[in-house]
Parts: sequence; C-alpha cells; structure tokens
Amino acid sequence: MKRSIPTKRTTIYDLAELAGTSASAVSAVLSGNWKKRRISVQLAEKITRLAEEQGYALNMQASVLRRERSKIIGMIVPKYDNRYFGSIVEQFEAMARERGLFPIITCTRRDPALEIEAARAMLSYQVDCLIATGATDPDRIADICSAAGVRAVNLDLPGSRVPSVISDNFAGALELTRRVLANCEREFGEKAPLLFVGGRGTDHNTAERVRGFRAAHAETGVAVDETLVLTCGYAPEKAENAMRAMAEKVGTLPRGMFVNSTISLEGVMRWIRRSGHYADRMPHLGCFDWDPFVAMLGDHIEMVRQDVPKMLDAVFEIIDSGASDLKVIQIPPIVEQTG
Amino acid sequence: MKRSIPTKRTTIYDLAELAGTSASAVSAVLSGNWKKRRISVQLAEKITRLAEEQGYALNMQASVLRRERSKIIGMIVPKYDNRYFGSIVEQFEAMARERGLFPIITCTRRDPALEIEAARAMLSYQVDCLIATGATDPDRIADICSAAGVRAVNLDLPGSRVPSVISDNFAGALELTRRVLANCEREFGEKAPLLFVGGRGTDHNTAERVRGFRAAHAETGVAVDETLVLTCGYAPEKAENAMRAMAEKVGTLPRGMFVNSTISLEGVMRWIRRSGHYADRMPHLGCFDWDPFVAMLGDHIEMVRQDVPKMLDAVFEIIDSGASDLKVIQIPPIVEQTG
DNA sequence: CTGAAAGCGCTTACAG
DNA sequence: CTGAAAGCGCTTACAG
Repeated sequence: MKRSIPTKRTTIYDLAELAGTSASAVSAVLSGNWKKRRISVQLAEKITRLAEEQGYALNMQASVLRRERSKIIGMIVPKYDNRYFGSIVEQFEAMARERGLFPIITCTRRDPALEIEAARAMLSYQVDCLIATGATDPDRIADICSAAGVRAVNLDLPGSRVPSVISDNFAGALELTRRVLANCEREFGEKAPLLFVGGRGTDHNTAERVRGFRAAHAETGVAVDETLVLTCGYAPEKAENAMRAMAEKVGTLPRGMFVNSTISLEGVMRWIRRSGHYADRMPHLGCFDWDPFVAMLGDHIEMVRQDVPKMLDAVFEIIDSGASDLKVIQIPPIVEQTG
Repeated sequence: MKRSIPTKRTTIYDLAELAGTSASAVSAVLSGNWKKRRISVQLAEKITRLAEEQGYALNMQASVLRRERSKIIGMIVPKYDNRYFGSIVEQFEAMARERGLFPIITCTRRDPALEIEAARAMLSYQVDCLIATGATDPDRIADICSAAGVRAVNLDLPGSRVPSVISDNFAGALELTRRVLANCEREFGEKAPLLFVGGRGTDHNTAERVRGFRAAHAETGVAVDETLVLTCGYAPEKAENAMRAMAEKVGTLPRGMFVNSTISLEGVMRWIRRSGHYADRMPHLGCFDWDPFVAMLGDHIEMVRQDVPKMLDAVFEIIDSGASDLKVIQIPPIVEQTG
C-alpha cells in the first residue's frame, strides 16, 4: 500500500512563510488561542485564509506528541452484531466528539488475547482513557492501563480495579421473569418454571440474571431445577445445541423461556423451528436485550432494553469528573412488552 | 478528563540507559530489524527483557510522525444498526489487523457534513488510506483525500473519482423481484405488480434496484405504475409514513413487496401491524439485506445477502495493489429463501 | 507583545 | 558494524 501522490503536505512553516510571520503565530491562530497573543485580526484572517487555500490540515501525530493529553479516547467492544453494542458504539462516538475527543474503537470478538492486544495498541496510540465494554478480563485491562497512567472505565461487565457502569441485571431479570411467568400462567393456567438459556455462568451479568430469574420463581413459589439453567455461552449454535441436548435428555421442555441475549435467541428460534418441538403452541419468551425484529416475532415477547444513553452518561460523568473510586453504577434497564 | 497517574512513560532512552547502549540500538531491536545491524543476540535479549520489565510501549504518535507511512487505515460507515454494516466493520477491522494496519472507524449517520468532518479528522491522523462506505458524497471525500495525497476507495456506494466496490444491485434486485412475483403468483393465482419501499431515489444502489425491480416485472409482462415505487428514504418512520400515505390514497395495497433494506422493513412491518391492512393475509416480502430475525418473521421472506467477505477482499486487493483506475467492481449478492 | 528555540519520542541516513 | 545526530510537525515556555 502506498500513497498515490507523495504530496508534501503543507505545514505551519509553509503557512508562516506565505504569511510573512512565524510558525508560532500560525499555530496560535489555527489552534484558536490567539487572543492571548494579541495577534492582529487581519493577520489572523490572512493566516486562516491561507490555510484554507493551501488545504492545510493539522498533523495530529505531531500535535499529540507535543501535547500533554492526546484527547483520544478508546473503547473496546465485543461484537457489532446486535443492537445493544451497536448503539453503545454509535452513541459513544457522538458523545466523544461533542467533548472534543477523538474516539477509536476496536471489536475484540470476546477473545481475551485480542482484548489485551487491542488495549496495548490503544495505549501505544496514547489514548487518555480506555473504556472496556463487555470485556472478558476487565481487571487485566485495567492493570495495563494503570501501568501506563491511563484511566479506564468498565462498561456492561464490571471489574474490581476501576469504576464500572452496568445495567441492573438482577432487577431487569427479576421483572422479565415475573412477566413471562405471568404470561405462562395466564395462558396455561398453571405455575411452572421457565427455562433459562444463554450466557456464561462465570460472567457477572449472567450470574445476576440467573439470580433474578430464581428470585422471581421463588416469589411465586415455583421451584427451579438446576437442569433448567442452560448457561451455555452466547453464540447461536451453542444455544441451539444446548436446547437440542436438553430436549433429548428430558423430553418435554418448559412452555416459557428466559433467553439471555438476542444472540442466543437466534439459536433458540432456529432450534424451535427445526425441531418442531413447540409446533402446537409457541413458548412464551422473554429476552434480555432488545431488537426491533424480535419484537415482531411473536405476540407476547417480553424484552429488556438496556438504557444505553444513561449508561454512557454515567461513563462520561466518571471520565469528566476524574472520579476513580471503585463504585459499580447500576443503571435500571427498561422492560417492555411488545406485540 | 485527566490522567490519574501522571506517570512518565518509559522511552527508548530510558531503556538504552538501563541496557548500557544507544537509543538507536533499542529502536532497532524493538522494531525487529536488528539483524541488519548485527546486534549481539544477548544485547537484543537484554533489551527485550528490559522493555518487558519496564512495561515499555512504543509511542505510535512519535513513530508515525517520523515514518513515511502511518499504517493507519480509516473507514467511514453510515450506521451500526444493521447486520450489513456491522459485518463490514467487524471484518474490515480483522483484515486490517492481519495486514499490520491499524483501523480507525467513524460512524457518520448518513450526515453529509459529518462525513466531511470525519474524513478531515482521519487525514489529520495521517491515515494512509480511507474507505468511504455508503457515503452520501463519495466524490467530495475522494477530492479531500486526493488533495492530501491519500488513497481512497468507495464501498457499498460508488463514486466517480476513485475505485469502487459495490454489490451487483441490479442482479440482486432482479432475482429478488422474480422470486417474490413467483411467490405471489403461486399463492394468489394472478400476476400483479409489487410495491417497492425504501431507499433514496437519488442514490445509485436504489436506482439500480428499482431498475432490477422493473426488469423482473417486464420479463413477466406486468406493468409497474409510477406510484408503486416509494423511495422515501431508509429510516423506519419514513417507510411507515410512505405506506400510510399510500394506503390512504389508493385504498388497497399490493400483496407483494420489495423492501429496500432491513432498516426500512422495520417501518413497513410496524405499519402492517398497526394498520391491520394485511390482517387477512400477510403480503409476500422480499428484503434487500439480510437479518437472522427477519428470516424468522414469515414463511416466505426472500432476502438478499450482500457478500461482505468478497467485497472486502476486493477493497483490500485494490489497496494492496495500489491500483487506482476508476473501475467499479460489482460483487454478486446471495439471494436466499428462508422460512 | 512576538518570534526563536527547545523538545515531545521516535527512525534512519550518515559519519566514525 | 554502531552510535550520535538530524529531523518528522507541532506547542509552549522563555528571552528579547
């Protein structure tokens, strides 16, 4: 890969020469802090005009190298394949720009090694701050950042080294489970436990959601068997396989389900279609996470929509304020019925 | 926002001092090209070990500033809210990393002003190359890049200044329309024109898809009225409004539809539910773009899945080869039936 | 008030 | 073969 035209780019020295002044003056004018320097308005205008004519663009590598802070903010994110992370990334970018920060984002595909590599790369690019979203090992990332004197914040999954902003997974799961239980009872006239599918048993969010799931059952006096909690991973295939395995073992599956993420739901729906298991009557579904098409999939699908704007507000508040106490901020998600 | 610990980061000079050698030697060892310098293996190992111990990280801002090429590659993308752009971004990142390039991505929300601003920002960060994905004004971006001597490639939407990689929209739309027409004829026993909803009449892809839509109708001898082509924009609300307006004006809508993107489909499905217009029988749907949940929405939804891996292969081939002839490479999409 | 000069942390051509 | 030195394009403390 080579530059097509090896153009020598215009620098502040070129501009200084053209304007008959110094590079310092040009820098001051173009960076906007020239009032302090009492540069004449006409010189300022001349420089601005020349910069435009010459197509001058600040070399950020040089600028950042010289400055105290880079004003670059990094984020790592697991995937771009669902609405939740998509909106996190999109809103993060917008909020960063609003604050005059340059966002750089890397998708790490839930791969621990890639996460570390990406974090190191961002530190090499001198990020002022790094947001670890849904990281498999947030504390490792926090340590790496800390060694470089860079602030870090966890998003979506909490860590123990730096502040975290996450959804209130317990409350969301509790309400979601209540609703699905109620929907089932209304339709089938009996209280029966739901199936929990998807996520990693070891991650904090899944653990909290399972806790909410169990609490809702306990409230209504329904026992939850161990075998009803399939924390098989997020990937569609994993959810699909877990359903198949369970059906083979148990025979009949519950008439209501808590699916832990739209990603897993993809596999669940595929299995339902292919197996024909629910051919007579579709199960009542609750899904942690939101997707507009999932909302159209059935008549009584309940979904938990995580409150991304509030979560990012909290993240930037931590960043802006410089707070670094080890708090975990839990943002209530929104549970909505659709259909 | 401030760094929590104003740590002075380790530089090659620190390492040189610790190792009792020069910064040049450290640089040569750490950048991997030290065989040419005949540095002793043991010195190399010592330096490597020290770097590790000290948590040394290369300052890319300094490195890039000094080097000929930055090895940074930029991409602008309209949105992160659908599978198509999501997979483009995810695969682009992976392919860039494979080639030792550092990807930076900005989402411009189909906003022409933001696109230009983002392109300029990327040039300031010294990208070697910029990929304009689905840009509203690709030629403007190409001009800005060209002025800075930076290569550009268009993706998804073509431009006239630099090479473009796009889907074969005509062929995809032709096949999609044929299938939906056939599905309708099979179920309703009569040939009738479909409705086209979504996209911008002015953009190349939509124009090509409309052309394919018309061609498929022409093949089978069905006339397409002007009023049946609603290129109302991509946003769900726009599609929803266009449907409502048409229903109010015409009364009865066609029993088959070509929906131009999953984004627009969201609005179409919403209108269908709310209006109850198709309460007796769902229309046959074809959707340009693919989404796993859309596939589950009905029994005969046809979808066009754009071939992202092939498209990105073509993009990187252009970049790697340094080709800059103004070709437009059209990648055949995959039309798949689901349900 | 304003410009010359130092220096950010690297890479690499060049002198020894 | 190897290190000292120049220089990438900025920003800013400092001398005039």
